[in-house]
Amino acid sequence: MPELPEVEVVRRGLVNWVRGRTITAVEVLDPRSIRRHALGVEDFAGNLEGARVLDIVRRGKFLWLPLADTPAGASSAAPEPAPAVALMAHLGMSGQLLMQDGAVADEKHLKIRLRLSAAAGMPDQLRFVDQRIFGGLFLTALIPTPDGGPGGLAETPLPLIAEEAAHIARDPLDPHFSFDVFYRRLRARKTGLKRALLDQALVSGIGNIYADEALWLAKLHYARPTDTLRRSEALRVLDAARQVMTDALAAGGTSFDSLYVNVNGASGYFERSLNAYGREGQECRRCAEAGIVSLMKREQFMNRSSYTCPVCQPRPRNGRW
DNA sequence: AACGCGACCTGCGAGC
DNA sequence: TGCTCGCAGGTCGCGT
Repeated sequence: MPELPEVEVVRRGLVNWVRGRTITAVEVLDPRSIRRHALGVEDFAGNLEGARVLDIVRRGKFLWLPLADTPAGASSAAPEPAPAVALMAHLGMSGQLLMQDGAVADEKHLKIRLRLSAAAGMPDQLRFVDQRIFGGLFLTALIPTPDGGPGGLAETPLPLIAEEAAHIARDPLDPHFSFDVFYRRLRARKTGLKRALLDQALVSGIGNIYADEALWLAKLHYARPTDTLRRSEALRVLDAARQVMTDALAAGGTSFDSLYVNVNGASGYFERSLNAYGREGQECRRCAEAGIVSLMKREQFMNRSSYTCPVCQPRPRNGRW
């Protein structure tokens, strides 16, 4: 479910509620939610208990919490040593990280409960709730970034990246994102534009909703061959992705139901702003403004739905577009 | 390298 | 009422 804006909403919530606190107890209610932690439940819990959360970092849809195993201020003069391990979270299709008071009943799909050191006016539990279990938590090493830049968006960025996220590219909201690198790699591909936008190794953070929204805004078709894209067109679709994700973030993310919520359980309001995704059979808003009636079309592509306007996002013809 | 597919899961609404 | 089907915001790994 969550794409970059939704994960960033969660990151900001965790900065407010969890940063600096110590994990005091860990309950894994469903081991499937830590299946990516190869060493199992005991190792997972044992390593987390007593760890202090230094920061919350995000690249694309991956979120991780660099950890320290020493109490804050243990060595008053010496600077904080660089963290070596992080708690990784990926929300998959239906994962939620929720701050809850201990008095609140367990959610139906509560999978992992982290108890936190007491903090005035703040809930004492961080809960991982996940209906479909495609997401999960696990521990991962922090390794130097290949380019020496920050691993991702953080309050105090470090040139370290979670090993399990090292294979994905920077996302369009990352200040170190390089359009030139993106464009060169895009042109070298023999594939369609939407497939490329969804490839987290090329550009991260974009999922099925925002890919369709970005393509609509840029007036480009999902099947447009990437090796024919002009620089201006690539820039247009990337800027469109940036814009739609920035707008979604400002609205608190996109949610169609209670499945996607921020750390306080509130839904985002971006659904009403969607121009393409989920609008099958409804008028294309841009065409309507120009006095043209064009109905948005839904097609199967990559085993999922793609929404386009047949008038302003025409399908590329063979060799021409 | 690219692509298609299955696997990993639960739940909801539509249709019969 | 209950059954099956298709569908859902993601990622990973395998075969061709």
